[in-house]
Amino acid sequence: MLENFQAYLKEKAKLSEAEVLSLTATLTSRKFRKGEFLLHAGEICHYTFFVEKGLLRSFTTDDAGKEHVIQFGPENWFVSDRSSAYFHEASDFSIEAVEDTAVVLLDADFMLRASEINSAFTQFNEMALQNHIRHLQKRINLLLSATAEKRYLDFIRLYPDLTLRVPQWMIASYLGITPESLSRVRKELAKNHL
Amino acid sequence: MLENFQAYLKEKAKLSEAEVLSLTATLTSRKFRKGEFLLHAGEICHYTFFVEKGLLRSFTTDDAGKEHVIQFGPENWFVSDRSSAYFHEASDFSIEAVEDTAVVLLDADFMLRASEINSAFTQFNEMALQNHIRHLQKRINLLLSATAEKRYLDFIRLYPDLTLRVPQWMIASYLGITPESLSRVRKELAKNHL
DNA sequence: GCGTTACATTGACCTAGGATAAGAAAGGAG
DNA sequence: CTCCTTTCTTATCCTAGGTCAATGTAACGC
Repeated sequence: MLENFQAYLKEKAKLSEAEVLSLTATLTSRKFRKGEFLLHAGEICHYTFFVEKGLLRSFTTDDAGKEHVIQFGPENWFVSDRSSAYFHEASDFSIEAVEDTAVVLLDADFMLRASEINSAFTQFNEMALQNHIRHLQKRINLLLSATAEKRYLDFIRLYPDLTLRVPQWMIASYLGITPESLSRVRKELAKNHL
Repeated sequence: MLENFQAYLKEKAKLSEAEVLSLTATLTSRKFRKGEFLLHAGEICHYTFFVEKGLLRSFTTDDAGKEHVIQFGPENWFVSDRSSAYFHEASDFSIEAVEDTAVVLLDADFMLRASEINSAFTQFNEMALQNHIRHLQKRINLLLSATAEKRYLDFIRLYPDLTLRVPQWMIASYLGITPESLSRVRKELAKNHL
C-alpha cells in the first residue's frame, strides 16, 4: 500500500531506492470508506495524508453550518491541515473520504528523518511549500476578480478528471457558490458552445 | 538603513550578532517615493523586500483593468512575489510604495548564505512559509464564507494601524469590494454601534 | 489665495448569485 | 425490481453588492 508514495519520493524528492525503502519501512497506511472522516475540525492534525488511491476533500464549516471545500486530494496528492500540524493548533478543517481511499500516514517524525537522510528532501519540502503558496495565491486572485463562470472554467481546466468524480455540489462549494448557481452556469455554457 | 532588519534577524531567526553582521554586510537598501513601483507585473521578481520604514502594497490587475490588493507591507514585513522569485516566472503582481518607503533588498543568494551560516535560518524560513500559508488559507476562508461587513471587521482587527494609513479604496480592493460598498458598510457600522 | 487632483460619500438603479421550493433523475440497499 | 436517499435541475423571488453619476471634501502644487 506504499507503491505510489515510494515512486513519488524517488521521482519528486530525488531519493535513492535504498533511501526510500529505509524511510518508508516504518510507515503506516490506512483505508477509509467513502464518507469516513480522517480529521474532524477542532482536533489537532497529526498527519499529512498521502493519497495512494481514492479521493479526499478538506473543508471548513462556517458559523451558519455551511461547508466550504478547501482542497480535493486525488491519487498522489498530500492532504493535511498544514497549519494545525506545524503549529500544533486546533484544526479549522475536516478531512473526509469522498471515495473509498487508501492513504499513507506521515507524521512530524517522518519529515525529520527524511531531512536527516538526504538534504535533498529539505529542498523538496521547501518546493512543496512554495508550490502550495502559489496555488493559494492563485485561488485568492480568482475569488477576488472572477465570476462564477470563469472560476468554474478554471476548475475544469485544472482538474478535468475531478469534474467527473466529484458531486457537483462539492465543486460548487469549492468555487464559493451554491449548487443551484453552478447548475445555471453549466446550462449557460452548454447553450453557448458545446 | 538596516537596523530593523538586523534586529529582526536576531529576534526572529535566532542569529547571533556576529552572524547578522556578516550576513548583512553586503546587503543593499533602497528608498522609494510614494507611488513608485518596486516591481511591475510581468517582470521576474528578483528580490524579497524587507520594509525598514514606510508601507508597500502588492496587487494584481485583472483583464478588466481592475486592481486587487494582495498584501500590505508595513514596517518589518516582507513583500515579494514568492512564486516569481522562487520559480523564476513572470510575476502576476506589481509592488508599489504607498508611502515613502525604505527597503532592504534580499536576493536568492542571501537566502543561500543565511542557510549556510546557520541552519536555524532554514527552520526560520520554513516557519515563515508555513505562516504565509496559514495566512492565505484564512483569507480564502473569509472570501468563501464571510460578508463584506465581516471581512472589513476582520481587517480592522488584524491591521488596526493600517486602517488609518491606507486609503479606503485600497482596503476595499483588499476585501474584494468596491469603495462605494465599503463606504456603505462603514456607514451601517457607525449607525449601529460606535 | 486658487485650481487641480485624489478620495469619500450618497443616491438611483441594476445584476449576479443566494434562498426557497418542487420536480426529475440517478444510485444504492434490500 | 422497488424503495429511498442523494444529487441535479428549474422556476420564482430576493438581496448583497456592483455600476454610474453627482456632489462633497481634503490635500497639494503653484
